[in-house]
Amino acid sequence: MNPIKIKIRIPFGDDIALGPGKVDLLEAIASTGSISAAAKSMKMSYKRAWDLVNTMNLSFKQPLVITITGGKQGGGASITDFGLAIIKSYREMESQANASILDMSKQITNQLNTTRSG
Amino acid sequence: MNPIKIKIRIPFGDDIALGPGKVDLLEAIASTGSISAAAKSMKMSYKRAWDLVNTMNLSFKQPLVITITGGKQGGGASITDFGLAIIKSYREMESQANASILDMSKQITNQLNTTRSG
DNA sequence: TATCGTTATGTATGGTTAAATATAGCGATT
DNA sequence: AATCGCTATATTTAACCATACATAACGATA
Repeated sequence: MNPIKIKIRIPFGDDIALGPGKVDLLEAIASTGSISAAAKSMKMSYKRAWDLVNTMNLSFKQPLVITITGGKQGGGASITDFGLAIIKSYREMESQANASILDMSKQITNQLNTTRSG
Repeated sequence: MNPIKIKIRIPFGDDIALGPGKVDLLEAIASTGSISAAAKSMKMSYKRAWDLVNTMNLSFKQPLVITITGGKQGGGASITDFGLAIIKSYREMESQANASILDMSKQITNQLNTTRSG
């Protein structure tokens, strides 16, 4: 187990186009089929989830999430092929970055105290 | 230029033993010789800087920063050899992680909008 | 046309985090 | 012993951000 956490964020102007939380959310939307269900599963407010989705869609050339309102189930959301490709690339980057520092990170964590503070 | 920013954080219990801001602070202390001067150069309050230093020193087996109070200049702070080694390792990890994702990150940033929002 | 669950936003509230403020101690130098 | 700039730390104040709340629209279905 490697306690060091690498976080990759893709800035876009003043805000962040993509980051750990947003990718988690995309995957939750993919598996639930709606923003609200994804938000609930991640214990986050619907508004926050919607804001994150909105930021992503505005940041990229193509939307990652498409939504429909109304209808028999009241609406829903799904991930575009483009969005799926972005998710895949991001996860690959994550694992690659983590693998690249595995050895060094162990050396540093070995220098941490054994008696944890918190 | 690679706009993607990788941030490496080393958790320790409830707080973070080392992260981007803390390492920047260590380097500022090394070049200024005091916590207060380092804080000023980073436009951060002395208290915040001191808290960060305190967290680091409590997290690791050995202190990264040693301070003296009183004396001709009123006191000061310096980085231990141990601290210098930690800084070096952290910076190496950073550049290594960034290098490992360079190609992929370009592919993703190419998908960002040209017209920035903020 | 009334209902239902979801998207779509604005507004307000509350809690956490950072900053500002305050005070004390230190010790070489003068 | 008086001074000076820094460390050390508690307390108060302010800023920020996430959350909650509130409301409207949407459209298939019954």
